[in-house]
Amino acid sequence: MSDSPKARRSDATKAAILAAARERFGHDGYERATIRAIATQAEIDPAMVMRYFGSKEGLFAAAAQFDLRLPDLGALPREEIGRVLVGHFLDVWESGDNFFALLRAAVTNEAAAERMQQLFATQVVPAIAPAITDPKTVPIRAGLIATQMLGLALCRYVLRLPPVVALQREQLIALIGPSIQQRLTGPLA
Amino acid sequence: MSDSPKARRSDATKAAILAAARERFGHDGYERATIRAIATQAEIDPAMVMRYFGSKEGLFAAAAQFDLRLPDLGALPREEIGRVLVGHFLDVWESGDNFFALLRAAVTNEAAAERMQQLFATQVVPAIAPAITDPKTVPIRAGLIATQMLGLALCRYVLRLPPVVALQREQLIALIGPSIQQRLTGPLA
DNA sequence: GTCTATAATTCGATAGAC
DNA sequence: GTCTATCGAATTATAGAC
Repeated sequence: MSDSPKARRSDATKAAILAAARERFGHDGYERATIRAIATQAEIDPAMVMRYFGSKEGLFAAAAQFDLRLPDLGALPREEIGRVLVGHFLDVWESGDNFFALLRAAVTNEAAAERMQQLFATQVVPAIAPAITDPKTVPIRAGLIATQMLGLALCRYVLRLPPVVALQREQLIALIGPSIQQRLTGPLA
Repeated sequence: MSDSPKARRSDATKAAILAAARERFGHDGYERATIRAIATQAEIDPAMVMRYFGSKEGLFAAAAQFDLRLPDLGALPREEIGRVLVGHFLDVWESGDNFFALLRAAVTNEAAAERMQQLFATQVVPAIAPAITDPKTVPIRAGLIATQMLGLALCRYVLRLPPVVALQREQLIALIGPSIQQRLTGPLA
Protein backbone atom coordinates (compact mmCIF):
# COMPACT_ATOMS: atom_id res chain seq x y z
CA MET A 1 0.00 0.00 0.00
CA SER A 2 1.06 3.59 -0.45
CA ASP A 3 -0.18 4.22 3.06
CA SER A 4 2.37 2.63 5.31
CA PRO A 5 2.65 4.07 8.84
CA LYS A 6 5.34 6.47 7.73
CA ALA A 7 3.92 7.46 4.37
CA ARG A 8 2.53 10.97 3.90
CA ARG A 9 4.52 12.09 6.86
CA SER A 10 4.12 15.69 5.80
CA ASP A 11 0.35 15.56 6.11
CA ALA A 12 0.54 14.15 9.61
CA THR A 13 3.07 16.80 10.55
CA LYS A 14 0.87 19.51 9.11
CA ALA A 15 -2.11 18.24 11.08
CA ALA A 16 -0.05 18.09 14.26
CA ILE A 17 1.06 21.68 13.73
CA LEU A 18 -2.53 22.82 13.20
CA ALA A 19 -3.75 21.03 16.30
CA ALA A 20 -0.99 22.54 18.41
CA ALA A 21 -1.59 25.96 16.86
CA ARG A 22 -5.29 25.89 17.76
CA GLU A 23 -4.45 24.97 21.32
CA ARG A 24 -1.79 27.66 21.75
CA PHE A 25 -3.78 30.37 19.95
CA GLY A 26 -6.82 29.34 21.99
CA HIS A 27 -5.02 29.48 25.32
CA ASP A 28 -2.71 32.42 24.78
CA GLY A 29 -4.24 34.58 22.04
CA TYR A 30 -2.52 35.57 18.84
CA GLU A 31 0.44 37.55 20.10
CA ARG A 32 1.46 35.42 23.08
CA ALA A 33 1.26 32.18 21.13
CA THR A 34 4.74 31.79 19.64
CA ILE A 35 5.77 29.66 16.69
CA ARG A 36 8.41 28.14 18.91
CA ALA A 37 5.86 27.05 21.51
CA ILE A 38 3.54 25.66 18.86
CA ALA A 39 6.39 23.70 17.30
CA THR A 40 7.52 22.36 20.67
CA GLN A 41 4.01 21.16 21.44
CA ALA A 42 3.70 19.54 18.02
CA GLU A 43 7.11 17.94 18.62
CA ILE A 44 8.58 19.28 15.40
CA ASP A 45 11.09 21.91 14.40
CA PRO A 46 9.99 25.57 14.36
CA ALA A 47 11.34 25.90 10.84
CA MET A 48 8.76 23.40 9.62
CA VAL A 49 5.96 25.74 10.63
CA MET A 50 7.38 28.42 8.38
CA ARG A 51 7.90 25.94 5.57
CA TYR A 52 4.32 24.72 5.65
CA PHE A 53 2.44 27.92 6.44
CA GLY A 54 4.77 30.70 5.33
CA SER A 55 4.26 32.98 8.29
CA LYS A 56 2.57 33.25 11.65
CA GLU A 57 -0.40 34.95 10.00
CA GLY A 58 -0.64 32.17 7.45
CA LEU A 59 -0.64 29.61 10.23
CA PHE A 60 -3.37 31.44 12.08
CA ALA A 61 -5.48 31.76 8.95
CA ALA A 62 -5.26 27.99 8.47
CA ALA A 63 -5.93 27.24 12.14
CA ALA A 64 -8.86 29.62 12.45
CA GLN A 65 -10.93 28.00 9.74
CA PHE A 66 -14.11 27.26 11.51
CA ASP A 67 -17.43 25.62 10.78
CA LEU A 68 -20.15 26.17 13.38
CA ARG A 69 -22.13 23.29 11.82
CA LEU A 70 -25.37 24.97 12.78
CA PRO A 71 -28.34 22.61 12.30
CA ASP A 72 -31.28 23.24 9.99
CA LEU A 73 -33.55 25.20 12.32
CA GLY A 74 -36.43 25.00 9.87
CA ALA A 75 -36.74 21.29 10.59
CA LEU A 76 -37.32 21.80 14.33
CA PRO A 77 -40.48 22.49 16.33
CA ARG A 78 -40.55 26.25 16.78
CA GLU A 79 -40.58 26.16 20.56
CA GLU A 80 -37.44 24.06 20.80
CA ILE A 81 -35.18 26.15 18.61
CA GLY A 82 -33.79 28.29 21.41
CA ARG A 83 -32.79 25.38 23.60
CA VAL A 84 -31.35 23.41 20.69
CA LEU A 85 -29.28 26.41 19.68
CA VAL A 86 -27.80 26.85 23.16
CA GLY A 87 -27.00 23.15 23.40
CA HIS A 88 -25.36 23.20 20.00
CA PHE A 89 -23.11 26.12 20.88
CA LEU A 90 -22.08 24.45 24.12
CA ASP A 91 -21.20 21.33 22.13
CA VAL A 92 -19.13 23.28 19.65
CA TRP A 93 -17.28 25.25 22.32
CA GLU A 94 -16.42 22.20 24.35
CA SER A 95 -15.42 20.09 21.37
CA GLY A 96 -12.04 21.71 20.88
CA ASP A 97 -9.97 24.83 20.90
CA ASN A 98 -10.80 26.07 17.42
CA PHE A 99 -13.38 28.57 18.47
CA PHE A 100 -11.42 30.07 21.34
CA ALA A 101 -8.40 30.49 19.11
CA LEU A 102 -10.56 32.70 16.94
CA LEU A 103 -12.29 34.49 19.82
CA ARG A 104 -9.13 35.25 21.78
CA ALA A 105 -7.32 36.42 18.67
CA ALA A 106 -10.25 38.55 17.53
CA VAL A 107 -10.01 40.66 20.66
CA THR A 108 -6.54 42.01 19.90
CA ASN A 109 -6.10 41.27 16.19
CA GLU A 110 -7.99 43.22 13.57
CA ALA A 111 -7.79 40.50 10.90
CA ALA A 112 -9.18 37.95 13.34
CA ALA A 113 -12.01 40.32 14.26
CA GLU A 114 -12.92 40.57 10.60
CA ARG A 115 -12.98 36.79 10.32
CA MET A 116 -15.36 36.77 13.25
CA GLN A 117 -17.62 39.23 11.46
CA GLN A 118 -17.50 36.96 8.40
CA LEU A 119 -18.38 33.93 10.49
CA PHE A 120 -21.35 35.83 11.88
CA ALA A 121 -22.53 36.99 8.47
CA THR A 122 -22.00 33.75 6.54
CA GLN A 123 -22.99 31.15 9.14
CA VAL A 124 -25.03 32.59 12.00
CA VAL A 125 -27.31 34.94 10.09
CA PRO A 126 -28.25 32.45 7.32
CA ALA A 127 -28.76 29.63 9.82
CA ILE A 128 -31.24 31.44 12.02
CA ALA A 129 -33.06 33.24 9.19
CA PRO A 130 -35.52 30.36 8.53
CA ALA A 131 -36.74 30.57 12.12
CA ILE A 132 -37.67 34.23 11.87
CA THR A 133 -40.97 35.42 10.47
CA ASP A 134 -40.16 38.96 9.42
CA PRO A 135 -37.03 38.90 7.20
CA LYS A 136 -36.35 42.55 7.94
CA THR A 137 -35.60 41.76 11.59
CA VAL A 138 -33.13 38.95 10.87
CA PRO A 139 -29.89 40.95 11.30
CA ILE A 140 -31.00 42.58 14.54
CA ARG A 141 -32.23 39.33 16.03
CA ALA A 142 -29.04 37.56 14.95
CA GLY A 143 -26.97 40.34 16.49
CA LEU A 144 -28.80 40.18 19.79
CA ILE A 145 -28.41 36.40 19.88
CA ALA A 146 -24.70 36.84 19.22
CA THR A 147 -24.36 39.19 22.19
CA GLN A 148 -25.93 36.61 24.48
CA MET A 149 -24.08 33.56 23.19
CA LEU A 150 -20.66 35.18 22.81
CA GLY A 151 -21.14 36.76 26.22
CA LEU A 152 -21.76 33.32 27.64
CA ALA A 153 -18.60 31.97 25.99
CA LEU A 154 -16.63 34.94 27.28
CA CYS A 155 -17.82 34.75 30.88
CA ARG A 156 -17.74 30.96 31.16
CA TYR A 157 -14.60 29.91 29.32
CA VAL A 158 -12.42 33.01 29.08
CA LEU A 159 -13.10 35.17 32.16
CA ARG A 160 -14.34 32.17 34.15
CA LEU A 161 -16.79 34.07 36.34
CA PRO A 162 -17.51 31.53 39.12
CA PRO A 163 -21.35 31.54 39.01
CA VAL A 164 -21.29 31.10 35.23
CA VAL A 165 -18.73 28.31 35.38
CA ALA A 166 -20.74 26.53 38.07
CA LEU A 167 -23.84 26.20 35.89
CA GLN A 168 -24.15 22.83 34.23
CA ARG A 169 -25.08 22.17 30.66
CA GLU A 170 -28.74 21.39 31.36
CA GLN A 171 -29.09 24.44 33.58
CA LEU A 172 -27.62 26.70 30.92
CA ILE A 173 -30.01 25.32 28.33
CA ALA A 174 -32.94 25.84 30.66
CA LEU A 175 -31.88 29.36 31.64
CA ILE A 176 -30.67 30.79 28.34
CA GLY A 177 -32.65 28.73 25.83
CA PRO A 178 -35.89 30.66 26.45
CA SER A 179 -34.07 33.99 26.08
CA ILE A 180 -32.75 32.95 22.68
CA GLN A 181 -36.20 31.69 21.77
CA GLN A 182 -37.58 35.10 22.67
CA ARG A 183 -35.00 36.83 20.45
CA LEU A 184 -36.01 34.56 17.57
CA THR A 185 -39.78 34.36 17.69
CA GLY A 186 -40.89 36.89 20.30
CA PRO A 187 -41.61 40.58 19.85
CA LEU A 188 -38.44 42.58 19.39
CA ALA A 189 -38.82 45.05 22.22
CA MET B 1 1.49 79.76 45.62
CA SER B 2 3.01 76.31 45.66
CA ASP B 3 0.82 75.48 42.67
CA SER B 4 2.32 77.39 39.79
CA PRO B 5 1.70 76.00 36.31
CA LYS B 6 4.88 73.95 36.48
CA ALA B 7 4.62 72.78 40.06
CA ARG B 8 3.87 69.15 40.81
CA ARG B 9 5.03 68.28 37.34
CA SER B 10 5.44 64.65 38.34
CA ASP B 11 1.75 64.25 39.16
CA ALA B 12 0.71 65.66 35.82
CA THR B 13 3.19 63.39 34.06
CA LYS B 14 1.90 60.41 35.97
CA ALA B 15 -1.67 61.23 35.01
CA ALA B 16 -0.70 61.68 31.37
CA ILE B 17 1.01 58.28 31.39
CA LEU B 18 -2.05 56.63 32.90
CA ALA B 19 -4.37 58.22 30.37
CA ALA B 20 -2.18 57.12 27.48
CA ALA B 21 -1.81 53.66 28.99
CA ARG B 22 -5.57 53.18 29.21
CA GLU B 23 -5.96 54.19 25.60
CA ARG B 24 -3.18 51.94 24.30
CA PHE B 25 -4.16 48.97 26.49
CA GLY B 26 -7.77 49.51 25.46
CA HIS B 27 -7.04 49.63 21.75
CA ASP B 28 -4.29 47.04 21.49
CA GLY B 29 -4.61 44.71 24.45
CA TYR B 30 -1.91 44.00 26.98
CA GLU B 31 0.81 42.46 24.84
CA ARG B 32 0.59 44.70 21.79
CA ALA B 33 0.51 47.89 23.83
CA THR B 34 4.17 48.82 24.28
CA ILE B 35 5.69 51.09 26.86
CA ARG B 36 7.31 52.98 23.99
CA ALA B 37 3.97 53.66 22.32
CA ILE B 38 2.40 54.71 25.62
CA ALA B 39 5.30 57.07 26.35
CA THR B 40 5.16 58.55 22.85
CA GLN B 41 1.46 59.23 23.19
CA ALA B 42 1.97 60.79 26.61
CA GLU B 43 4.80 62.85 25.11
CA ILE B 44 7.33 61.74 27.69
CA ASP B 45 10.36 59.49 27.78
CA PRO B 46 9.83 55.71 28.01
CA ALA B 47 12.19 55.58 30.97
CA MET B 48 9.76 57.69 32.99
CA VAL B 49 7.15 54.99 32.76
CA MET B 50 9.51 52.54 34.38
CA ARG B 51 10.50 55.09 37.01
CA TYR B 52 6.91 55.76 38.03
CA PHE B 53 5.35 52.33 37.71
CA GLY B 54 8.26 49.90 37.97
CA SER B 55 7.22 47.57 35.20
CA LYS B 56 4.69 47.05 32.45
CA GLU B 57 2.61 44.94 34.82
CA GLY B 58 2.73 47.66 37.45
CA LEU B 59 1.56 50.20 34.91
CA PHE B 60 -1.30 47.98 33.86
CA ALA B 61 -2.34 47.37 37.45
CA ALA B 62 -2.50 51.12 38.00
CA ALA B 63 -4.32 51.77 34.71
CA ALA B 64 -6.86 49.00 35.19
CA GLN B 65 -8.25 50.35 38.43
CA PHE B 66 -11.88 50.67 37.66
CA ASP B 67 -15.03 51.88 39.33
CA LEU B 68 -18.28 50.93 37.61
CA ARG B 69 -20.10 53.55 39.72
CA LEU B 70 -23.22 51.42 39.70
CA PRO B 71 -26.21 53.36 41.07
CA ASP B 72 -28.26 52.38 44.11
CA LEU B 73 -30.82 50.11 42.49
CA GLY B 74 -32.85 49.95 45.69
CA ALA B 75 -33.87 53.57 45.15
CA LEU B 76 -35.42 52.92 41.74
CA PRO B 77 -38.89 51.76 40.71
CA ARG B 78 -38.58 48.01 40.23
CA GLU B 79 -39.72 48.03 36.61
CA GLU B 80 -37.11 50.54 35.52
CA ILE B 81 -34.04 48.82 36.92
CA GLY B 82 -33.26 46.82 33.78
CA ARG B 83 -33.33 49.80 31.47
CA VAL B 84 -31.40 52.01 33.88
CA LEU B 85 -28.73 49.34 34.19
CA VAL B 86 -28.27 49.03 30.43
CA GLY B 87 -28.08 52.80 30.04
CA HIS B 88 -25.56 53.04 32.83
CA PHE B 89 -23.27 50.43 31.28
CA LEU B 90 -23.47 52.17 27.90
CA ASP B 91 -22.48 55.42 29.63
CA VAL B 92 -19.54 53.81 31.36
CA TRP B 93 -18.28 52.06 28.22
CA GLU B 94 -18.49 55.15 26.09
CA SER B 95 -16.98 57.46 28.69
CA GLY B 96 -13.41 56.30 28.19
CA ASP B 97 -11.05 53.48 27.48
CA ASN B 98 -10.65 52.23 31.02
CA PHE B 99 -13.04 49.35 30.71
CA PHE B 100 -11.80 48.09 27.36
CA ALA B 101 -8.24 48.13 28.61
CA LEU B 102 -9.35 45.68 31.26
CA LEU B 103 -11.58 43.61 28.98
CA ARG B 104 -9.05 43.25 26.16
CA ALA B 105 -6.28 42.40 28.59
CA ALA B 106 -8.43 39.91 30.51
CA VAL B 107 -8.85 37.81 27.38
CA THR B 108 -5.16 36.96 27.08
CA ASN B 109 -3.77 37.80 30.52
CA GLU B 110 -4.53 35.67 33.53
CA ALA B 111 -3.93 38.43 36.08
CA ALA B 112 -6.30 40.73 34.22
CA ALA B 113 -8.93 37.99 34.11
CA GLU B 114 -8.70 37.69 37.88
CA ARG B 115 -9.18 41.43 38.22
CA MET B 116 -12.29 41.08 36.11
CA GLN B 117 -13.58 38.37 38.44
CA GLN B 118 -12.88 40.68 41.37
CA LEU B 119 -14.72 43.53 39.70
CA PHE B 120 -17.69 41.23 39.18
CA ALA B 121 -17.66 39.96 42.77
CA THR B 122 -17.04 43.28 44.53
CA GLN B 123 -19.08 45.68 42.38
CA VAL B 124 -21.64 43.93 40.20
CA VAL B 125 -22.92 41.33 42.64
CA PRO B 126 -23.37 43.72 45.61
CA ALA B 127 -24.95 46.41 43.43
CA ILE B 128 -27.69 44.22 41.99
CA ALA B 129 -28.35 42.27 45.19
CA PRO B 130 -30.89 44.81 46.59
CA ALA B 131 -33.05 44.36 43.50
CA ILE B 132 -33.36 40.61 43.95
CA THR B 133 -35.94 39.02 46.23
CA ASP B 134 -34.37 35.63 46.90
CA PRO B 135 -30.78 36.15 48.14
CA LYS B 136 -29.84 32.61 47.14
CA THR B 137 -30.31 33.44 43.46
CA VAL B 138 -28.14 36.56 43.49
CA PRO B 139 -24.91 35.01 42.11
CA ILE B 140 -26.67 33.18 39.28
CA ARG B 141 -28.72 36.22 38.28
CA ALA B 142 -25.62 38.42 38.43
CA GLY B 143 -23.74 35.90 36.31
CA LEU B 144 -26.45 35.77 33.66
CA ILE B 145 -26.60 39.56 33.54
CA ALA B 146 -22.83 39.63 33.11
CA THR B 147 -23.06 37.30 30.11
CA GLN B 148 -25.56 39.59 28.41
CA MET B 149 -23.84 42.89 29.19
CA LEU B 150 -20.28 41.76 28.52
CA GLY B 151 -21.49 40.04 25.37
CA LEU B 152 -22.95 43.34 24.26
CA ALA B 153 -19.67 45.14 24.95
CA LEU B 154 -17.76 42.44 23.10
CA CYS B 155 -19.95 42.40 19.99
CA ARG B 156 -20.49 46.15 19.77
CA TYR B 157 -17.11 47.66 20.66
CA VAL B 158 -14.56 44.88 20.19
CA LEU B 159 -15.79 42.60 17.40
CA ARG B 160 -17.94 45.35 15.90
CA LEU B 161 -20.66 43.11 14.47
CA PRO B 162 -22.49 45.47 12.08
CA PRO B 163 -26.08 44.94 13.29
CA VAL B 164 -25.00 45.46 16.91
CA VAL B 165 -22.99 48.56 16.07
CA ALA B 166 -25.92 50.00 14.12
CA LEU B 167 -28.25 49.95 17.11
CA GLN B 168 -28.55 53.30 18.85
CA ARG B 169 -28.49 53.88 22.55
CA GLU B 170 -32.26 54.17 22.94
CA GLN B 171 -32.82 51.04 20.87
CA LEU B 172 -30.35 49.05 22.95
CA ILE B 173 -32.05 50.16 26.14
CA ALA B 174 -35.44 49.20 24.75
CA LEU B 175 -34.24 45.83 23.43
CA ILE B 176 -31.94 44.64 26.20
CA GLY B 177 -33.38 46.46 29.23
CA PRO B 178 -36.36 44.10 29.53
CA SER B 179 -34.07 41.05 29.29
CA ILE B 180 -31.99 42.34 32.17
CA GLN B 181 -35.17 43.14 34.08
CA GLN B 182 -36.27 39.55 33.54
CA ARG B 183 -32.96 38.24 34.90
CA LEU B 184 -33.38 40.40 37.99
CA THR B 185 -37.02 40.09 38.98
CA GLY B 186 -38.48 37.38 36.73
CA PRO B 187 -38.54 33.63 37.30
CA LEU B 188 -35.12 32.09 36.79
CA ALA B 189 -35.97 29.53 34.13
C1' DG C 1 13.46 64.72 37.36
C1' DT C 2 14.71 63.81 32.75
C1' DC C 3 17.04 61.59 29.24
C1' DT C 4 20.83 58.67 26.63
C1' DA C 5 22.73 54.45 25.99
C1' DT C 6 22.50 49.90 26.22
C1' DA C 7 21.96 45.33 28.40
C1' DA C 8 19.41 40.99 28.07
C1' DT C 9 15.72 38.55 25.90
C1' DT C 10 12.74 36.98 22.70
C1' DC C 11 10.51 36.92 18.50
C1' DG C 12 9.57 35.94 13.38
C1' DA C 13 11.92 34.77 9.51
C1' DT C 14 15.86 33.16 6.39
C1' DA C 15 19.82 30.52 4.50
C1' DG C 16 21.70 26.48 3.66
C1' DA C 17 23.71 21.77 4.99
C1' DC C 18 22.29 17.07 4.80
C1' DG D 1 11.75 16.90 4.21
C1' DT D 2 14.19 17.96 8.27
C1' DC D 3 17.15 20.44 11.06
C1' DT D 4 21.12 23.83 12.63
C1' DA D 5 22.51 28.24 12.90
C1' DT D 6 21.65 32.75 12.83
C1' DC D 7 19.97 37.33 11.30
C1' DG D 8 17.53 41.61 12.22
C1' DA D 9 14.11 43.76 14.68
C1' DA D 10 11.55 44.71 18.64
C1' DT D 11 10.73 44.36 23.41
C1' DT D 12 11.26 45.23 28.68
C1' DA D 13 14.30 46.80 31.84
C1' DT D 14 18.65 48.85 33.87
C1' DA D 15 22.66 51.99 34.68
C1' DG D 16 24.18 56.24 34.98
C1' DA D 17 25.18 61.14 33.11
C1' DC D 18 23.33 65.70 33.61
